Amino acid sequence: MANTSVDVAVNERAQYFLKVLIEHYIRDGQPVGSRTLARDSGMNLSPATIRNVMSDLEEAGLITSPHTSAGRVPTVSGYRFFVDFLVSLRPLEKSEMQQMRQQIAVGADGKALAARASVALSDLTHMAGLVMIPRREQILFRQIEFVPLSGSRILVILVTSDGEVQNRVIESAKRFTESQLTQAQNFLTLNYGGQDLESMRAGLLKEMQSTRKQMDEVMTQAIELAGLVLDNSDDSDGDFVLSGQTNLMGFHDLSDMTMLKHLFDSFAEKRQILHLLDHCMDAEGVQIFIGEESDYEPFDNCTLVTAAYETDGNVAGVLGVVGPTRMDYNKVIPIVDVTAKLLSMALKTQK
Amino acid sequence: MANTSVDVAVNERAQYFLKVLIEHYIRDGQPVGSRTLARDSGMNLSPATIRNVMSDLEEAGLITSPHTSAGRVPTVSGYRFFVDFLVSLRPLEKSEMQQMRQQIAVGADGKALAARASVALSDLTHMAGLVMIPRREQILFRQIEFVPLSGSRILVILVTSDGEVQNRVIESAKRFTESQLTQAQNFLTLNYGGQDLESMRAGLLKEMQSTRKQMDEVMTQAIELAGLVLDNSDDSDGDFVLSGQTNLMGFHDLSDMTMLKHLFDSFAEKRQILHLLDHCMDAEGVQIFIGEESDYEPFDNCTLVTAAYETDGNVAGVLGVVGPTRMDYNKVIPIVDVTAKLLSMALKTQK
DNA sequence: TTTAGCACTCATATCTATAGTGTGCTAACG
DNA sequence: CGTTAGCACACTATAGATATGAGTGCTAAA
Repeated sequence: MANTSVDVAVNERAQYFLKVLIEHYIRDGQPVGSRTLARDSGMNLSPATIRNVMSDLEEAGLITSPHTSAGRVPTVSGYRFFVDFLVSLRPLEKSEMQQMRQQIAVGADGKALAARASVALSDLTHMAGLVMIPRREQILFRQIEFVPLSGSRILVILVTSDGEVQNRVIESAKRFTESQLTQAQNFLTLNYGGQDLESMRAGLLKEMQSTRKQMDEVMTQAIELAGLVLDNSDDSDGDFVLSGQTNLMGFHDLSDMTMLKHLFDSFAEKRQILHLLDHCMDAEGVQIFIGEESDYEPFDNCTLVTAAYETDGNVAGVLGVVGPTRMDYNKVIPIVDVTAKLLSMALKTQK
Repeated sequence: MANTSVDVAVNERAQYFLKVLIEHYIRDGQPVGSRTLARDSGMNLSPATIRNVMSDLEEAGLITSPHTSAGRVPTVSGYRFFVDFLVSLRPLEKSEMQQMRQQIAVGADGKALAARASVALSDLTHMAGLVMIPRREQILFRQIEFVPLSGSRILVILVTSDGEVQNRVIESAKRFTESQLTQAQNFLTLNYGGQDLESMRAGLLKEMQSTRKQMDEVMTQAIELAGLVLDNSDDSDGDFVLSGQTNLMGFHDLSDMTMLKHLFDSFAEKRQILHLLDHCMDAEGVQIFIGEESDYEPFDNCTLVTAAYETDGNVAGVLGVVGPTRMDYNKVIPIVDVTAKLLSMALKTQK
């Protein structure tokens, strides 16, 4: 087991008591006293002894006392130590697993899958589920179509590898014949088919700058049109799906209306949350931000548990749940883990 | 002025006091006592006299007392009488009007306009804004396109009069040639162009039943495909847009977490709310549901102020705001009214 | 019809006493 | 030296007593 700076002063027995204390606190929500802990730990030690241990734990900054004659509650560092070294992950029940599989079935586009995963997360954890829409670096361009509409308007349709169809109506100064449009779409599909949207966008930009002179006007226009669609495609509906936010209103730990309002506002604003989620893209497996660790004020009383999901080995996005710091980590961590894996699978098969 | 059953016992002076009382209560949120009312009313009457009047108003069911030694607060009937006969509508400020016009500008599709109107409503009222997506009975079918994708998948694109483009990828058992698809889309566009979606759907259904035998298979398929798109098009993203729901968390009147959770859940569920909004389609001008009047339990402590908006003389949808029963009706009613009119105008010009 | 006066009700705030919980410290024990 | 029992102390939570203040309803008089 890894050694951290704290466990110099905190021996293995103390760690065990910390584990028992935190699990008890997670269940009851009440500060845990020495008598309770003595009874609960199963070790035949008197409360007085426990008190000495607790004193050590407090000195190490892992637990704290709300006031003189309450028991102890975990600090952020305490939770951190707990999730890093002490959790006993509780695998999902058969029924939960089944529900999950059912909800995240293949056969929907990326956005719909994200939405379902989000609902599944919030249902199973009774907290708020959060799923990033698969990001465009991992979405492959498959096909583009230009459909002439009435007047000088053109409908541009972009089909991507995650099964999603994006479209945009574009006003173009010049009128195109149908064959010109066909020519343009063939050009684009041929040259960029199979590339991811990010590099396609980069390629288009380069093409526009360097070779403008050598291309006929239709091509130039086509490239400009495609670029326009790509530019707009990220704000299509916002970049993550949120489910079950009202679940958070049930927790006594989050009952402060002002705090909760800030939290909800932050969900609506999205930007900061996305920033936070971006941080989790690189890490392997489940990541946890406890309280202020997220460094984002509205989350101060919350914990964010995340995991990245992928399409064919490349990280495509992040999902997770938000809940009170006092959450059942033993259960939540596996749920997030499994959801990410199932979502990865669902995305892979439809390549 | 109209006579209702209550004002038999409530003379004009009493009505004036009711107005003053309610306006005072709306400002302060505190029960209003006889002394305050005597001072506020401007009429030189003693508190004792006011007490007699208040007693009458209470007997008429227009105000009530939370307990013996508090002042009086309006009942639902009191608010009802107030909004029906006593409001002094306060027109929008120039700046507000300008903000409104700016936000609901022409040049976006129906859904985007609805979203903007919703934000405008919540910004101006500091409550929750609610805008139904223009309903399909008022949306005209303009054009349909079938685009063959890889495999046996076909992309169906539906362009409607409100500028929106809906699409759906359809798995078809049979493969079609491009010319077959062109034929099909020409048939549909020719026969149903300019009709509203509802009657188009009905027409398709009828066609499928009666004339199936006489049509070649491609047409039958085309009709089926179109029907499929229409069937799915209503759940495209939900049927109303909600903004500023977190504003509701600021109101002391709605601070009960359980109630508020129910309210928020009801927003997420949508169905019942839509049902409620449907009721307002037929009525002219602004409609108001105070407290239990809405007959929908999560709204018991709320008031819903709605107005229908139209496209070219036909009701296209409903918008409104949700807030605590104790809201500034004088101001909110004109805001809702104006928003509906501006949205109607924005929708008309793009016909 | 209006008003003044008075008794009454009830919510709210303040203080007090008390019980309960849990701690830290010390001294004793094995 | 780790463990334990005992005790004083700190603090919260609760309930009861009490006072305060706002506002009412009623009555009798102007």
